[in-house]
Amino acid sequence: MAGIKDVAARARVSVATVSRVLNGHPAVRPGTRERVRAAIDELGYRPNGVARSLRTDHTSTLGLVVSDVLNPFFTALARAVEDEARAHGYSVVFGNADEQSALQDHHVRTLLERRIDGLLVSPTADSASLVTEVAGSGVPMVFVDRWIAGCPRVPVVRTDGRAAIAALVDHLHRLGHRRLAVITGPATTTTGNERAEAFLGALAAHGLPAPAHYREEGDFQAGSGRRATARFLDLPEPPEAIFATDNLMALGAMDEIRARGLRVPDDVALAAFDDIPWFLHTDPPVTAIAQPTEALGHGAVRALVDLIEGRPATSLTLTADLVPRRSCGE
Amino acid sequence: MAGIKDVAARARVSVATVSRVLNGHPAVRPGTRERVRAAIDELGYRPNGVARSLRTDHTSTLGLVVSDVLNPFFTALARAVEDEARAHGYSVVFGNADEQSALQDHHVRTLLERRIDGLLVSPTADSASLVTEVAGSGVPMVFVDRWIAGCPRVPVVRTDGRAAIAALVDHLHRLGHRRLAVITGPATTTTGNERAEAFLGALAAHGLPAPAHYREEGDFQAGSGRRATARFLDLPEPPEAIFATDNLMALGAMDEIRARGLRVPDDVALAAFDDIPWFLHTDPPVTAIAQPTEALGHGAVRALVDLIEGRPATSLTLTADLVPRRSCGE
DNA sequence: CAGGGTCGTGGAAACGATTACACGCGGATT
DNA sequence: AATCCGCGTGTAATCGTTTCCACGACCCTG
Repeated sequence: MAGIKDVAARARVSVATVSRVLNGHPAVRPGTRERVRAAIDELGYRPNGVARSLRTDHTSTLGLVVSDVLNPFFTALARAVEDEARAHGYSVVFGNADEQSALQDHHVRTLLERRIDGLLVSPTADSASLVTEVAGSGVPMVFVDRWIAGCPRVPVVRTDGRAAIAALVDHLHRLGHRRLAVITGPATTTTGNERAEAFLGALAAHGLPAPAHYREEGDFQAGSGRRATARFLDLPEPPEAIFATDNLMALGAMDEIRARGLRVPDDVALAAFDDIPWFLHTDPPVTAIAQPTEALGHGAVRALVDLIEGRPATSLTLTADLVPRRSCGE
Repeated sequence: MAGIKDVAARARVSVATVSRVLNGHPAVRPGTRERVRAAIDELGYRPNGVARSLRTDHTSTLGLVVSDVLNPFFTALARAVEDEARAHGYSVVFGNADEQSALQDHHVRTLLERRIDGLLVSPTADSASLVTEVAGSGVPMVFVDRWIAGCPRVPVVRTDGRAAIAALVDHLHRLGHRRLAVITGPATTTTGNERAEAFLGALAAHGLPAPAHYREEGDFQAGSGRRATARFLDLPEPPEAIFATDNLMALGAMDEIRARGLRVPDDVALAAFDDIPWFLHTDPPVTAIAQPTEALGHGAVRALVDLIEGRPATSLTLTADLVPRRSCGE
C-alpha cells in the first residue's frame, strides 16, 4: 500500500508537507495543497493509523468491556457509547466478558496493549482482577453501570434504581402480593447488591417478610433465572411475585413458569430490572424498571473524554423509572 | 509507561533479548529469561502493540461491520465472531452501520486506517460504497449474511433460506391461509431480495396470488415493519398472514397489530425470518426461520483467517430451519 | 537599505518495537 | 592444532508517521 513518501514524490513535495495537508495544518499554500490532494486520490493513499498512533501517542480509540453482549441492555449501552464516541472523534473497541473475570482480564490486557486512550468498564464480580490494578495506574477509565468499591479515582456513571424499586414494591403491595421473592445478581457486583438491598429495604418498609428462601442469587444470565425460579416454585409456600434483577433472568423465570403450566400474573407475578422493547410483546407484557440507557452511555463517554483530555471528570448518577405492565396483575 | 528499554536496562540485557523473551524465541538462556521476566513484572511493563504492529505489519485485529447492533441476530453473530476470532488469536473491532451506507463507509475507512488484518462485512444496500472499492484492493475481506454482487474474489458466508421459506409457505397454506403478504428488506440487500423471491416463488408453486399490494419494502428496522403492516391492514382485503423478513420488522408488525386491537393468529398470522430467544415468550410465540447464527460467525472468521494467512478461502452456505409456533395458527 | 517578521517548505529526529547480521565463545570434528 | 559450528547476545536498521528546527523568499518598517 502506498505510503506518505509515495504521495510526497508524486506531488513533488516533502513528506512534511503531505503530513501537513493530511492534518489540516494551515501553513500550506493552496496550490500545493491541491497537488497533494490530487496525489492522494490518484494513489488511493490511506494514512497509516498505526504509525500515526506510535508517533502521537494516542489512538483515538476507546475500549468498552461489558459483561454480556447478548443482554439487550448492554447492546443498547454499547450502541449509545459508540454513537457518542464517534461524535467526539473516537472509535470503540468492544470486549465481551461473558460474566467471567478471566475473560474480562483478557480484554483489558489486550486493550491496554493496543494503547486505547481510555477504558469504559462494567466490571464483572471479582475485584481481585486486573481492573483494580489498572484503576490505580493512571490509564483514563470510567465505570459504567457497575463499579468496583475502592477505586476512588475512577468516576462512575450509573443509575440508582432504589426509588424505582421502592415504587415497584409499592405497586406489588397495592396489587395484593405479600410474599415477594427476588433473584439477585452475583453478590460481588455492585448492581446486584444495590438492587437486592433496595428490594429488601422496601419490603421492610411495608412490614413484609423477607425470608432467606425468597432470595436466590443468579448470575445475570437466563439459565440462572430459570433455576432460581424453579427453587422458588418448589417451595411449600411459593412466592406470589418474583422480581428479577435483570432482563435475562426474567426471561429464564418466564421459561420456568411456563414450563410448569403456570400463568403470569395469576399464579405468580413477575417484574424485571431493565426495560427492553420485547417486554411489550411478551405474554403478558412485563412490568419493568427502565434505565436511561442512552444517557448512561453518553454520560460515560463524556466523562471518559474529559479524563483523557485532562479535564476533571465527574461521576454521574441517573434515576430509573417503573413501567407497570400486566405481569404483576391488573 | 515503561518501555522495552527500561526492561532491558533493569535486566542488564539488550532490547533484542527482551524482545526475544517477549515473543517466546527459544534462543535465550533460561537464566536470562528469568531476569527479563522479573524485570517485566517489577516494572509492570506492557508491550506497546502499536509499535509492534508498525514493525510487523499486522495488528491481530479483525474488523466487523454489521448493519444494526440492536438487532439480536447481529449481536448473536457478533458474539460468535468474537469467540472464534479470540480462539485464533485475533481481537475484533466492531462497527455499527445502522443500515446507513455513509456510516458503513465511515467504519470501513477507520478500520482500514487502523490497519486491521481483515474485514468482515454484512453490507448494507448501496453497492456504490467504499466496500466495493476495497473488495478489489487486496485487503482480506469476507461477506457474512449479506453480500454484494460483483465482488467475485470475496468469499460469502451466509445461509440459504429458500427451502425454509418454502416450508413456511407450505405451513401457512396447510393452516388455511391463502392471502399471504411479505415485508421485504431493502431491494438493494441480497438477503432482502432472496427472501422475497423465495417467498413469491413458493406462492406461485402453490398457485397462490401475489398481488403487488401484498408486498411492502421495509428497512430491517422495527418502524418500517410497523408502517408496512399498517398499509396491509388498511387494505380493503387485508392479508391473512404476514411474513416479516427479519425479527425487528416482525416486532414492528406485532406493535401495529396489537395497537389495532387485533389478535395473532386469529385476525392475522405472523412469521419472521431469524429466530431469537424472545420469540418463545411473545404473545403468541412466533413461528420463525432459524439461521445457524453461531456456525455463520465461526465460518466467516475461519474463512477470513484463511485468507489472511494466505490459504485459499471458501465460501460457505448453510441452511435455515422452520420453527413453527403458535403465531400462524394451531 | 538594513533588520526583523512571516510564510511556505524541507531535513531529520523521534515514537517503541522486531529482526537481520555480526560477534565471541566453547565444544566437536578433522 | 586448526577449523567449524551453534548458541546466546548485542548493534543498528527499519516500519510510516509527526513535528521541531532551519532556511530562503518576501514584505514591512524605520
